Amino acid sequence: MTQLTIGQLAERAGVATSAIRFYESRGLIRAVRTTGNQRRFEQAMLRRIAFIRTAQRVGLSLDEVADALATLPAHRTPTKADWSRLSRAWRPRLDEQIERLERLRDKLDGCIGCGCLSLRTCALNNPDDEVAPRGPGPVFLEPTGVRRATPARRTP
Amino acid sequence: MTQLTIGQLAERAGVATSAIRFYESRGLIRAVRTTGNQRRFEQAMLRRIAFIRTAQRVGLSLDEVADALATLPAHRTPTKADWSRLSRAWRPRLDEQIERLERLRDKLDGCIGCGCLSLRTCALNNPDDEVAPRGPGPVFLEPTGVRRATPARRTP
DNA sequence: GTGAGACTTGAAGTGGGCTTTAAGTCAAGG
DNA sequence: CCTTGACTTAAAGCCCACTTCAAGTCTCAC
Repeated sequence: MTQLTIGQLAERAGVATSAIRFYESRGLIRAVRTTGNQRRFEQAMLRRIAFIRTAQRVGLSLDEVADALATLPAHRTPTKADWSRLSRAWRPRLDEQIERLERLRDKLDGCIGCGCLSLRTCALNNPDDEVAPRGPGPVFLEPTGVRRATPARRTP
Repeated sequence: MTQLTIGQLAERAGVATSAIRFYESRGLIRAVRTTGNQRRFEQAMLRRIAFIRTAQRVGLSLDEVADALATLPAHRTPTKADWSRLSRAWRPRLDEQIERLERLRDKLDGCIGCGCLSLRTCALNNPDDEVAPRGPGPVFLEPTGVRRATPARRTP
């Protein structure tokens, strides 16, 4: 059996069938139809779903995932060049996200290590509060040099 | 001026005032009131908001953030022990999230490096598809040994 | 003390990411 | 054939994380 029904795909991917239909409607995965109009999925869709869900769990939106997956070929098995392109395009985004996390983690640790701990006077943790009244927006916990331009839309 | 109005806090934190009220309603930050019933915020709330938004951007929910912040003392400046507790409690969660990301990134790279690229036959990338029909649920892109128990609820 | 503008509340609205419901159609074992 | 269970659709509903709205109150520079 080289193709999967929606129920089989759902079980093996660990998601609900409704989620699979939703992903298809958003163009994240594809299906062919039987003569009776039922969906049949290639095994490759398992991979895509794992990719989708992992990306989501680390804070990336379905739109971002869709953009990435859209760079893969629609109707043939992805080649080395296909994946290479996707990987190169995503790497900075993933690295950015990893950096955010490490920064958050290390900030927490650093706050303990530095010894000041008042959180109002620590220059390490508080470079902005009582020192730099120019320029709006948040600063710490962001990568160096990154200051948000717009009033902080949420990353969905 | 040691306390901030909601507008000042909003500008310095880079979020909307409505978001600040929402965070307060969820117990993520606290405010005192003036005689005229307006909110006034301590500088420490700037720090909390940076913490909240960073955590969100890397895929953690407000509930998780709330739980973490709840371990900090309500009405005094956090001590070393307070932060130490929060840091220790969060570290595994953050490390888990970082691992997910690195796994996603390296999987993408590895797929290119390994040379097989069919994505149907690569043992590295496809340990499950045609090999392990026992046990439902997704596998790859998850930390070793981690298999989901429940039908895959989304991390909000 | 007064006017502009920042603040207050509760309720309703929005967008993302699905799930549920209703009313049916298809696939396959007995 | 017929039943049972998996499948189909569109539309409505739900939770999260806010935003917007309406109607009114407070603050402060002048």
